[in-house]
Amino acid sequence: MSSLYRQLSDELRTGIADGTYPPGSRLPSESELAERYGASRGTVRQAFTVLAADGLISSRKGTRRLVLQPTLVQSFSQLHSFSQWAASIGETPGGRMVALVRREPTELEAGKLELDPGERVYHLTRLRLLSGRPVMVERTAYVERIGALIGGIVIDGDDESITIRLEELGVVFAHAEHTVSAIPAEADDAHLLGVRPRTPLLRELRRTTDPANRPLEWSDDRYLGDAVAFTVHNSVQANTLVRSSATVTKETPA
Amino acid sequence: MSSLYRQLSDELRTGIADGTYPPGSRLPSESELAERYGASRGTVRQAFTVLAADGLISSRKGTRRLVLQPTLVQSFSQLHSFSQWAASIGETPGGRMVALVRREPTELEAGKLELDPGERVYHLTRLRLLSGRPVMVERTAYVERIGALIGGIVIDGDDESITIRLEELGVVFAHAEHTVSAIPAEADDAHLLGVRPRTPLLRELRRTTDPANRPLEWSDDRYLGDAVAFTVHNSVQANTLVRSSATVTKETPA
DNA sequence: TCTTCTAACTTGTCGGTACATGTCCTCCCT
DNA sequence: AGGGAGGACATGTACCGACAAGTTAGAAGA
Repeated sequence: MSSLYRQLSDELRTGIADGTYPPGSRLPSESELAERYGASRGTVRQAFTVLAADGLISSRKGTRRLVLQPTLVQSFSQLHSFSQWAASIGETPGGRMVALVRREPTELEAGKLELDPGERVYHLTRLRLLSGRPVMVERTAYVERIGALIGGIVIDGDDESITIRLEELGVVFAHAEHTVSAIPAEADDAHLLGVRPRTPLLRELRRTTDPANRPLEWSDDRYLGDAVAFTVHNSVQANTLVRSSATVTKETPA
Repeated sequence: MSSLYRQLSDELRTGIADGTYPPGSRLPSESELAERYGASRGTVRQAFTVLAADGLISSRKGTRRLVLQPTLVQSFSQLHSFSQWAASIGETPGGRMVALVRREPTELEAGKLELDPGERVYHLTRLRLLSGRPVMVERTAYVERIGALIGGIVIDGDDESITIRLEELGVVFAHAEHTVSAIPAEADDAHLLGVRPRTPLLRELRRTTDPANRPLEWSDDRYLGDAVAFTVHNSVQANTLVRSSATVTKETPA
């Protein structure tokens, strides 16, 4: 049995989703919900806090809470897996394996993957297609434990979605850190993507970890600049208690 | 006078910054801080919530709160303000106003700002500098209500941080949607930034709204590709990050 | 009719209490 | 020496009461 405020926030979330509380409308007041559910006002406020952190509602002193317009939402797997993402937007994903090697890690890889001295990585290079058109070059370093599984998958032939196969094998991707910047296409990128060198690319550096925060992969994905965009929502409420759970940062690259 | 929990969170934040509570150490317990500051436990918890939302600390039932390693995580206000971001990474922010005009909105601006027919926008173009070096061209359309305030600020002379000045004037930025992509520099961009046309730029399209979800500004910021990067954390529990194809985003054309 | 002001309502802040539950150290027993 | 029970302590959840401050609609007045 989960906590009361979480049940309440789930109920409210459902109500927002099914149109009981449509976008632009105002939610019932704290006191009314407290009475209706036999909870205290504090508990109702906790439930509201959950929804505000997810960017579903907005609150302002003096008025009842506002239901915000729904924004596009992608699940963690849709964001993590190129194939699942492609499918979710109605495109046909494709891929061509360029290289898979087991080798010693670079210093950067060793650091990002928190490798012990002597440990090796599996490094996979793939060209990803969206409905037949090359849109991304993926260069991923997997920790030994995961890489060993990759070997079996790729040899099996169909490299449609490594992420899905890994999940079927019990690998759980739980957290990810993405760093996005713009870079000119290098010779390799340009050749694989079929564009001229120095064409603007969107680079996503990604570090993915399991539920225990152990690194699983470190990837350098380079998208055609006009093929993809990343969108981030965030919120700060008046009381500053509520902020979006995704923390967004700008930083100067090393 | 700001609220008690906010003063408390500021004090704790300072303590973390100045080494009183170094990364990896544990913070005092709720009860101890409550007694020390003459506050209730609930108020101390509110203060902790603010720091947790900023990613500075983590908590786990049964143990005192842990001070996390600083990971360049910045709060929304820093993300929103170029000046604050620059200061936080030890650079000196600068700016040069290129143009400020009151004019009829483009169709895109009218849509993003939800303008009524006939309403006008204030459009501000600025070149932003990091320690003297041009790194970003900012083109922002403000709704009439905000734009009128901007006029006073800019005429006052020091255009260090418009965001901070607006907040001092009582404008509350509550929600933001950022869309990041890579584009080649256009002639204007190239000239202002001092680079060649077609140089890769990182474009951030930003729409900011107040707690009532009324649009405040719509901005097109273009960074030198090698000057900045965006970092986002997400996890299976919470996700506010979205990847979209350019064809999808073109539903709201640039 | 138009304006002003009050009163009701709503969220924000702060105080308190109680109990549940997870963590971790210590002590005692085997 | 090793293992387990217990207890001290920490955070999480839930309750209550009170007042502050912003919003809004309607009553009262000009």
